[in-house]
Amino acid sequence: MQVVRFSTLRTPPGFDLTIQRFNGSTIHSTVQRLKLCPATLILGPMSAEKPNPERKTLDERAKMSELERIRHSCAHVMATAILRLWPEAQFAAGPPVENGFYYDVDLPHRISPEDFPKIEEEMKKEIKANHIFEKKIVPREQAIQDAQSGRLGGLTERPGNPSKFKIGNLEDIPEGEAISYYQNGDFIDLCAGPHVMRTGNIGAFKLTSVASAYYKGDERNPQLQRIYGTAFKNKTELEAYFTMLEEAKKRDHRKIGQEMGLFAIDTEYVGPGLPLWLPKGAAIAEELEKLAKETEFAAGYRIVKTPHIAKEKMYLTSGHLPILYAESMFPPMRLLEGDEEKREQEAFARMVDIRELKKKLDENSTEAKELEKNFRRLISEIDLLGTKYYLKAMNCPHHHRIFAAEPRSYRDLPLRLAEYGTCYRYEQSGELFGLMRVRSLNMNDAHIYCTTEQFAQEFNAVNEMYLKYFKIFGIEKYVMRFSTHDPSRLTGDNAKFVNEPELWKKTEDMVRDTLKNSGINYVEVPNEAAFYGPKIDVQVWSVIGREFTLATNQVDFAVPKRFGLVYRDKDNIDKTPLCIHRAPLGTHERFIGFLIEHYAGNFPLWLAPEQVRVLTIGDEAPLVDYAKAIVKELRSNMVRAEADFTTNPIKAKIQDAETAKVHTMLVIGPRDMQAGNVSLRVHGKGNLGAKPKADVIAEILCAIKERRG
RNA sequence: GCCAAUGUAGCUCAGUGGUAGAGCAACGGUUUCGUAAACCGUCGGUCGCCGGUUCAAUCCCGGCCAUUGGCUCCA
Repeated sequence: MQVVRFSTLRTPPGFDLTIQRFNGSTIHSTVQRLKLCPATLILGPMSAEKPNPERKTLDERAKMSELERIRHSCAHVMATAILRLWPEAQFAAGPPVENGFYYDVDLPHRISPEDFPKIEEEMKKEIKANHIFEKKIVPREQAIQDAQSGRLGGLTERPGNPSKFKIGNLEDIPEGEAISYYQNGDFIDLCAGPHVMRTGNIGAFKLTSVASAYYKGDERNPQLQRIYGTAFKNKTELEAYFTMLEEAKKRDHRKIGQEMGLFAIDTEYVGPGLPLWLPKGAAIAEELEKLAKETEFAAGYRIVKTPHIAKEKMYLTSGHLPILYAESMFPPMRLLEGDEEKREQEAFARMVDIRELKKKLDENSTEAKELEKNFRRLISEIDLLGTKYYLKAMNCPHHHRIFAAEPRSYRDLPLRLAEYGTCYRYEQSGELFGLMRVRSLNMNDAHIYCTTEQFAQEFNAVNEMYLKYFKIFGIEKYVMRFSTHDPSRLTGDNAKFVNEPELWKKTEDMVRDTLKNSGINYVEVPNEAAFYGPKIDVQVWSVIGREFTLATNQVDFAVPKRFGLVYRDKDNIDKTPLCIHRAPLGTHERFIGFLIEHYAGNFPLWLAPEQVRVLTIGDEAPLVDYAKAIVKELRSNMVRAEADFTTNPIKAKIQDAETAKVHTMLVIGPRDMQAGNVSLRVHGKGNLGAKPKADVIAEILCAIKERRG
C-alpha cells in the first residue's frame, strides 16, 4: 500500500498544495502507475496499521518542502504565542496544509479574529527572538510523564492540566518508532518535525481564520478551535497569495451566478438549498441535457420518466430506510385513509390530556412515568397511521420497478434506463454551498442492468463517456477515486455495507481489472463504497479549493436482488442482473456550478446563456429593421440571441454586453447595413471587423453545432 | 447537525443610542453616437425576524432564521 499525495490542483503555479486527507481518509492505492492527471505525486510507504489520517509517516515528513517546514514551524510559533496569552491552552495537532497551516487548540476563551493582532504580535516576538528548533529523542515513558505534567504543548509544566490530546497523539505513534520533541524557547511540543532551523527563518505569516474541528476528525471527540494561518518565505509571496485569493473569489460561482443572472436562492419563500434556475442558467442546463441525450441515445440508452415520490415500502425494500439513508431524505408526508384521520385526532386529544395531567405530578412518580409511557405509545401509534410517501432522493428504486414492470430475457440486457429528473436530499444545513451542494438535484441519471459477462464493457463505456464529456469541457484537473468496502463493517453495530463478502470481492476485482485494463488512472479508497457496491467518483475542486464529486459510476449487486429483479437466461434459469448507477455529469447544479468557475463565466458559444447580442449604432428605423431580421433568423435557428436597439452610445452598449459576458456581439451601423455586413465582436477578443452577414450567421450555427470550445 | 463570524436599497458597500447615505442597476427625459461607461432627473430601505434593556434601538443584550469560513457528511 502507498500513500498518495499530490499537488497543484487548483492553485496557481508556485503554490504547493498538499492533500493529506480525502474525505476523511488517507488516499491509498495499490497501483504503481500513479500518474494522476495532471497532479504531481509524491509516494511514500505506509505503516501496516490502520492509519490515523491526521498522521504523516516519517518518510512523508522527510520529504516536506521548505515551504511546508516554514508553515509547520509557524504553527509551533503560533502555539507559543497563544500560550503566552492563555497559558492553560491545550494543543492537539498542528500540521501544514494546502495553503498554510493550522493548530487545533482547546481553550475556554473563544478565539476570534479580533484576537489575531495580539497573537500575531506575540508571534513576531518569538520570530524576532530567533530561537532554534531543537530536536530531542525521548523514551516513551518520559513522553507520557511530560504529557501528564502538562509540559507537552506548553511553556512550562502545568500541574492539574495534563496535555490530554498529546497523550492521545502518543498512542498513535507505533511501538519502535522514535518519539521526538521540538523545542523553541520555552515551548516544547511532541512533534516528528521537520522544522526550519530557527524561528527567524519564518519569512512572512498571517493568521487567516478560526474554525472548529473534532479531535482526530471524529465527531464523537471533543470539538477544538482550529486556528488557520499561512506563511511564506517572504512578504512578496505572502501578498501574492492574498492577491490570488482575491482573484479566485471573483470567479466563485455564487458571485458570477448572481452577476450573470443564472440562478437565485430564495431562502425565504422556497428554501435553503433549493435554487431557482433563472432563464439564463436554465439555458445552460438545457444544453447539458441536450448533450447527454444525444450521447446516451447513440449509446443505446432509453429515456424513462418517474414520479417524484414513492411509498415507504420502496425505500424499505431498497434498504435506504429505515436507517441507512433516512437522515438524507426529507421527512415523509402521510396520507390518512378511512377512519385514520379520526383516530389520529383522538390520539392527539389524548396526548394533550396526558400532558395536562403530567404537569400536576412529580416527574419521578410512578404515575408520571406511566403517563410518559402512554404518551410515547400514542406517538408510535400515530406514526403507524396512514401511508407514508417520500420524496425520492435517488431514481434507482423507481427504475428497478420499471425493470420489474415487464418480464425480462437475457436478450433485453443490457437495459439502459436514463432519466432527467429531480431528486431531493435533505443535506445538513451546514453543508449547503451555492450550487455545489443543494437539496434539489437535477440529475443526468441512468441505471444499466446487465449480466456479469457484460459488466466490464458497460462499466468501461461509462468511464469513456466521462472522458468524452471532460474533453468537450476541457476539464483536465480531476482525480478518479475507486471506493471499496471495509470487510469489518459488513455486520455488527457499525455495519455500513450489505453482508455479501463474496460479491464484494468479485465486483471490486471486476472494477479494478476494468480500470487497469482500460489504463485509467485512479486512486483506491477503502471504506468509501456505497452500501450496495463499489464505485468510482470523479473528484474536482471548486475555485476556493473545496473538493467535490462531479461524476459517479457505481456498481450495485445488492439492491436488484432485494427487489427480486430477474431475467430469464439462456439456460432457462432466472438470474439477478447487476446494476450500474451512473451520472457522468453528476447533477446539473454541481456541474454548472463547477463550469461557471471553470470558465469564470466566459462560456463557450454553445453553452453561453446569451450567445449573441445584436447592437445597433443609433435607433434609426431602417437600421433597426435590418438588425431585427438578423435576430429573427438566429432565433429561428435556436440561437439565444438578444437585441439592444436603445439610443445609448455604442460604447455603452458594448460595455453592457461585455459585462454580461455575451459571447458574440454583432455591431450594426449604417455602413454595415449598406454592405450587407455585420461587425463581429467576440467577448474577450475584441472587434474582429465587418463580415458578410450570411457568413457570420453560418459560422455561428456551425460553431454551436460542433460545440467548439 | 456542530464551532465561529456576518446580515443596512436589486447589487457593491459607508454610517450612527435621537427612526439612514454613496456608486452601479431600474425608471423618465435629453442625446443619434462606429467597438468596454454621454448628460439630467426620479424611484427605491420596518437597517434579516422576534423579544428585552432604554425616554428613545438599525446600533446594546437574548432567541430564531439565513449566509460565510471550517468540522462531520455527500452528487
